[in-house]
Parts: sequence; C-alpha cells; structure tokens
Amino acid sequence: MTLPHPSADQISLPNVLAVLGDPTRLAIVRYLASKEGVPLNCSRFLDLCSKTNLSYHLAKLREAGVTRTEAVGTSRLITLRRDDLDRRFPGLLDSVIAAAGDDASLPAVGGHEIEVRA
Amino acid sequence: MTLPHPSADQISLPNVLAVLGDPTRLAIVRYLASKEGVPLNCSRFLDLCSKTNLSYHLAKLREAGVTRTEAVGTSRLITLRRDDLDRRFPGLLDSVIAAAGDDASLPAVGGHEIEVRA
DNA sequence: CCTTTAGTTCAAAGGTTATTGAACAATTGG
DNA sequence: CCAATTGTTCAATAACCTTTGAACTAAAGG
Repeated sequence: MTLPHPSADQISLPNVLAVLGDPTRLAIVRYLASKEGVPLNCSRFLDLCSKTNLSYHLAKLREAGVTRTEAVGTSRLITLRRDDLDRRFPGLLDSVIAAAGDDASLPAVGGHEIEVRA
Repeated sequence: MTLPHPSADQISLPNVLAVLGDPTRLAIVRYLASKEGVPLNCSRFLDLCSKTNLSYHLAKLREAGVTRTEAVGTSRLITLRRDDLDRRFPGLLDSVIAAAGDDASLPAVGGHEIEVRA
C-alpha cells in the first residue's frame, strides 16, 4: 500500500518550481517546514481547500518529490523531503520557505493546536 | 514606449515560481544569468521556440518581475532583475540558477557567438 | 519612400490544471 | 457486524496556459 514517489534523481527542477508556484501548495510546504520533523496528516490542511481538492494538491506535491506520504492506518502522514531536495537543489527549499515566511498573500494553515483554555 | 513592469514589492513569490516552472522560461533565465550584466535581445533566444511564442514567454517573465525589458530602437534588451529579486527573495535566484546549471533536460540557448574560423 | 529588421498583437486551437460533488475503499472502534 | 473516520477516485466543468500563423507596428537603412 506504499504510494508512488519519485526517486531523488527523478525530481525535476521545473516540475518542483511549477508545483510550488501554487499558493495552496506553497502554504502546505511552508507549514510543513514550520513543523519540520513532525509528520502531519492531511486533515491538518483542511482550511486551505476541500478534502477532494486537498487530495489533489497533496498528490501533486508527492509526485513532484516535494513531500513524502506514508499510509498509517486510515490516515496519511505527510513530510517534507528535505534531504532529497537539499541534495538535489541546494539552498532552494530554504530560500523558498524564507521568502514564503512573510507572505501575507498566502493562505494560512489554521491553528488545530490544542487550545489552552484560560 | 516603456513596457509595464511590476515594482519590486509587487513581485509575488508563487507567481515567480510558476513562471520559472516552465522549461523554456527557465532556460531563458539560466542563459541571462550566464551573461549577467550584458543586456540581450530577444533574437538570442530564437532556438527555444517560435518568435511569437518567445514574445509570449518574455512577456510572462517581465510581468512576473523576473526580467526587465527595455525598448531600444527596433529591438528590446532583456536583463535579469537580480537586485529586485535578491532583495525580495534572498538566495532564491541563485539557488534556482545553480540547480538549473547542470540540468540537461532544459533546452539550451544555442551559440550565436561570433564563430572564430580556424 | 520603400524595404528590411525586430518584435508584437490577435484569434483560434489544443492541452493542462484546479475545483467540485458523488461515490467509493479501508481502517478503527463500539 | 455497524458506524464513523480518513482519505481517494471519478467525471464533469471552468479556467488558464501554450502554441500557432497571419496580420500588424515601429525604427533604421538604402
């Protein structure tokens, strides 16, 4: 049940850029980077778009080699493929994430954190 | 007769990434970077596609704020907007150009250099 | 003035991408 | 087993992108 991922050397630069050139996907990547190391499941991104559409965008990110998706039970854990991207395109991910960091025009992934009641 | 260019702060990250996510345009940018400082006219890129199509791609690059186009006589001089891009998205252009540097899958801008006959 | 050169604009065609709702599959918990 | 949860697939639609040829503009040179 492992989903298809490109190998590191199959990752194409124009493809990665094109995939990141969508506000919804860029917001996903920015959020993944902000929680780096922590695998997140899809539902974390449901503020961005419908479930169906999210499935589509996450597939694009996975097929481009930007993210890794692991099926665990009924949910999928999404992680950034930082190692592969850094090896392949040194500095690219960091500069994209830094540039996206202060971009108010990007949609925000809402706070699903456990709220601490005052 | 000055063509419309976005101001530096109008340059949008998703837009820049999307525009660079096309092999033809990435090849143009890579070539511009390899000749940095030297303004090139459109005809330099005619190996990549038809004249009409080139006009379209160069307009996309200009409208996204990636290049600057200056009309001089009957020709247009194209330059990379490195200062603006570096200010806006530090490191991005460099990492894209470096990554594109060794990408054999990108179309190449042919040698229009003055051939030295043996 | 006429022609060449350099590049644009236009309309049309064809392709790809994004988004949607309805239906589906798979795992988990009662 | 039944229901809920999580996410996918499908078909449809609308929007956008790329590419084309034909017609055009504008400057420069003879």
